[in-house]
Amino acid sequence: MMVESASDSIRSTPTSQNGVGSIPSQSDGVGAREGSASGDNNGDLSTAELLHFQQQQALQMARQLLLQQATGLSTPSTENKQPSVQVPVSVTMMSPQMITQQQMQQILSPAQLQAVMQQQQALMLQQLQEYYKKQQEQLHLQLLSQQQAGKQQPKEAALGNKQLAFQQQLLQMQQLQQQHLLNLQRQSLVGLQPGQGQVTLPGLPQAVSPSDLQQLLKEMSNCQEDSSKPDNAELSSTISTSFPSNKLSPPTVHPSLVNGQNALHNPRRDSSSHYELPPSSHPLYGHGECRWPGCEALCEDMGQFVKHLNTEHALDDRSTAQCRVQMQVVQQLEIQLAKESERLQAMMTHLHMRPSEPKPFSQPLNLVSGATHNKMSPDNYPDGLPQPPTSATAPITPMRAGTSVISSSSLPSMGPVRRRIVDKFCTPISSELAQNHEFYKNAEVRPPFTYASLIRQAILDTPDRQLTLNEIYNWFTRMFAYFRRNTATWKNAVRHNLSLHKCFVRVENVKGAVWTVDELEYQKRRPPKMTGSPTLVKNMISGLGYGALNASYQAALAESSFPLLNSPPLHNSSGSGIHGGHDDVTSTGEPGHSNGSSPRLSPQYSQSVHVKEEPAEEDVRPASVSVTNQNPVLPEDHDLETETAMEDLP
DNA sequence: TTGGGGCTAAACATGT
DNA sequence: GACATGTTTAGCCCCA
Repeated sequence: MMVESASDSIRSTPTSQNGVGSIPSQSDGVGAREGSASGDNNGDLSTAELLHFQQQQALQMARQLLLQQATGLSTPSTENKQPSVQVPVSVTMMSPQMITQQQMQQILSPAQLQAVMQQQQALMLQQLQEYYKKQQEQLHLQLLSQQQAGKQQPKEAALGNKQLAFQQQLLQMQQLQQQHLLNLQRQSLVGLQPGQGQVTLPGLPQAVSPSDLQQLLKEMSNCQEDSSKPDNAELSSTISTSFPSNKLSPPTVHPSLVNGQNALHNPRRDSSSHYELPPSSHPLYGHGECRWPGCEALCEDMGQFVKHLNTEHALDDRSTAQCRVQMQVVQQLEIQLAKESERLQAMMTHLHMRPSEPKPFSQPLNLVSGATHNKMSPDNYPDGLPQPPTSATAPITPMRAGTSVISSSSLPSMGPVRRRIVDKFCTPISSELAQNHEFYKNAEVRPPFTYASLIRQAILDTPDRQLTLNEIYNWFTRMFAYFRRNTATWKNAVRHNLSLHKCFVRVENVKGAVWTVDELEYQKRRPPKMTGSPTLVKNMISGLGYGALNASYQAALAESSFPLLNSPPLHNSSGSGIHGGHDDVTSTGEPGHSNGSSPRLSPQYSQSVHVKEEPAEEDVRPASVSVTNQNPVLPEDHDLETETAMEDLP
């Protein structure tokens, strides 16, 4: 087997003293059992075979290390770095060959396992690098000897192929070295995680770009060979610059390993990683514990922590490996953040914007929206369900709320004039609905308003300030995709609210009954501070789960502070005619204008107002007139202060 | 712990 | 009788 030949090559290496080649002699492990004196001098050593051999040796070393740990022995190269680990006696009873990695994980505690793995990693890295160095030296010697032979016999036809083979092998060795070191690093990373839980991203090590680690490892190995390879001396100073570029996290996550500190290039980190910060502000120190990944050592004060940091987390393989882990964590998080941001942007772009509807006023408060819109309109999707994100090329541009420029197309049922007036005195719910009309219309997201608020808004959206129950139903389904499902539930809720709340007044006429809003009752019903059903919010959280939540919720909160600014007296109002819906309303409705004058009763309707029972409460109808009469005198620039004062109504 | 607001579900009554 | 509409009650959750 090629493993055997590789093993033999190691044995035959004259300079092999402490390298991997000495391992088979330490025990009759895999290499010893499989070894034989074929003496091929790795002339045709394949990478897979060599890797297999190296893995075998690594496992062998791990077993030996574990056994040494169990028996109280410690490797000279690591005994000063690693704290002693208590290993169960059962481990000591096992021969090295019997212990697999899985068994080690089962036997050892996470801390023990971590320590063992770290020791394994450190020693294996050291020995493997030594081994690779010897291999390369040997190959060089062989190559030189071949070249010498080639000079003596220049006409030999096979010489060129031989040299080429050696050169290829040399390159292969170098690549294999990098790959193997990478594998070891990954193994160590995986081994570190279960016990410590510091890296909580599942599969993260596997997701790390291999090129990053490979490059770094290559440079690390080159750095360690500085003594023997002066040509690589400059690499130590070029690690930071030659680190694989990461578009998302360029040099900011790359540590410049200065004095054992992972001084990130982030200026804040730079200032904080050299103990110049006030006590307890070190990013690696908190709650009396060392926050170095996988450490959690108790440090009473900053001085102790600094001492601990210098002793336990000095520049060594373990620290660099852990630092790389942290780098990868940051990188992955940044990548994830970028992806999620892009997704959110695409969603917002899709749900909020239409090519034909420029929206000069604000999107939901904290929502981001793109300047472009997907070619596929949300209306093209069934049920208005949020669609999978598409490419988002538009920059995130928060829009500012404007009151002077009013779009007339967001709400088809509203004419431009009315919209302008409405927005002058708009309630946040109407503003929210106007701004996010398309969103709620197409996205099956529960609006963050109570049923009462929505019913009121539906009624106020009509010029007559009255709606039949069926029209209210239609408004709900028309305005919100959410209410296109579970009709029985929410319709029942609508009826329940209409009946329950005194603010909704049922007005009978010859054709049936319409519902109006008693604003005073509505405001009395509102608590002074906030509205918005927690249940609604909760449902919306579950239904939406994105940025619209915050916006909608804030809008709902703000809505509570906006009393009847644009609401005419309605408790005894009747429109000049009941429209089949308010879709046909264009510019006829002028809520601001209709506020001052009492609504004209339509001659075709005989009205009978059903006033709900109000136990132990005086009839507030007359008072509502005084309240609603405030509307005509409201200044154009009526602001929240007035509304805040009004919301203090009992 | 309690009261209030809100939602959901259900039962019931009434009218078409 | 089916359906729509309206009323009422109960239970649950959440929050102040």
